[in-house]
Amino acid sequence: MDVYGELEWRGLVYDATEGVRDLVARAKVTTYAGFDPTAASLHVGHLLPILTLARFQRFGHAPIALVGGGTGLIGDPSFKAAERTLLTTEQVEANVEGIRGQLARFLDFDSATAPARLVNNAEWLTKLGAIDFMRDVGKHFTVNAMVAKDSVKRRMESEEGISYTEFSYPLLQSYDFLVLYDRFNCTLQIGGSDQWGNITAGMDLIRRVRGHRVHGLVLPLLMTAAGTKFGKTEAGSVWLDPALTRPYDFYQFWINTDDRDAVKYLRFFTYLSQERIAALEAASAREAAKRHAQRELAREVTRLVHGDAGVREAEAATDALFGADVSKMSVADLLRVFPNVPSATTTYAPEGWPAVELLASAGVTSSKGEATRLIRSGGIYVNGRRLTDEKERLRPESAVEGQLFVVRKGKRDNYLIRIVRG
RNA sequence: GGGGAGGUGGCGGAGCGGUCAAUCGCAGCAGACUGUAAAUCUGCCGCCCUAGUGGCUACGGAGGUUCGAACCCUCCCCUCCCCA
Repeated sequence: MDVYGELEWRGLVYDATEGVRDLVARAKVTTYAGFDPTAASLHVGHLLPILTLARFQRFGHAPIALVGGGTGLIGDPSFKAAERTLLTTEQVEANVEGIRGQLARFLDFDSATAPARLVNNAEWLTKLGAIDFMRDVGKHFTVNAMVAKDSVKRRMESEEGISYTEFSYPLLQSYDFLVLYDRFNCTLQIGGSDQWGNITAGMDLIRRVRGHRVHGLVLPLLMTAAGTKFGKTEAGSVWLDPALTRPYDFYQFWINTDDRDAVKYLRFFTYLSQERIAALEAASAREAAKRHAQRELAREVTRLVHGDAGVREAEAATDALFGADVSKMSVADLLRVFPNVPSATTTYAPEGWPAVELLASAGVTSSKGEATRLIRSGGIYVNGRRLTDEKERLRPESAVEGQLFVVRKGKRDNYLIRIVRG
């Protein structure tokens, strides 16, 4: 099977230009995807294009990951509802540094046959003079065609409109494609389906100025079965940076995947084979309660992003918090979980603490009122025991080995509170 | 330039002098069921506490009328619509 077949069975081909299938079947094609540095870290949504680049590399096609240090200064208007505020140069540079390292983890730069490259378009875009740019690039675009693209149409019709700055974005991305074509003979650009307009713009530019036909392929837009945006939790985006999203939370994000999405995500986000995924699908159908697909998904994706150590950490924490009887665990076992769940300390007091005060001060709840409500509705567990009285005091002797409270809010939010001697 | 409508809790959208911390829907949180899933049902959903016919802060902003204002008046800011 070639890479196109691979992407096809995984459901990753949302749209592609004619001839891509033949092209990748008969030649090694340098392929690129761009990532704009809008934040200091990439998030789970970015995994799709990253892993797709890596899949190309596994089939012998050299991948280029482009960090948009230049385009990030402008802002992509594609399907965005409103004009965005410009990031400062410093912000963009800091973000570029953050995501460079993350991208590097997924690609092989030492491959003898198809080594990966990491480039930053600030290298050429910041040197571009306005007059040269307009003469060499701008002349090849008609405003008529640009305005006709769906990705800018919405903004054209909106009250707020679209600034000339953002309107220029597709030209810069087109120029990127041209530069990569000239330097590395890059002839395929991939991206999310929202990038189709920008990709075809680049193809047109290369056809006009170099007389060559290059290609584009876009990936499906990620939506959950419940119709919500993929990759968001109550806490916000699920980041790849372990400092922003702890490995345990990352793992939990995947474990909690809707049944209806689990198999699809195995195809999208793991390197597991077709046979293995089919087996997991069958196992899940047989024993839904065991959630075989979700477990494997969580393990695989956490391994890709946080390595084996991250998986061990996340699974140890998961076992401790969801498996065993907390009250029978040792402090040593629980301490291993510490870096992974929100934790707080409280100063030793022989008479203990009113439960609602401890919950609020430890950050389990945002206010004492909320703590009271949660206890009344039965949503708070301390060391595995449900609290039933909001006036209850928690006493040090009821802590695990006199040192720790494991507090659970609802079904899955865990917190540790350690008692320290003041 | 002329005329009209409106700005209410995360969003949508009621209320139009007291009983309004504000109907309702969505989102969110918890509970029940189950499986750390979905759906469904139930409860909660401004903050604080000594938990009460309690306190504080809130209905674009600033003043005013009134015993009492989200609701009335004045000015200001902002949005939308129609006519030119």
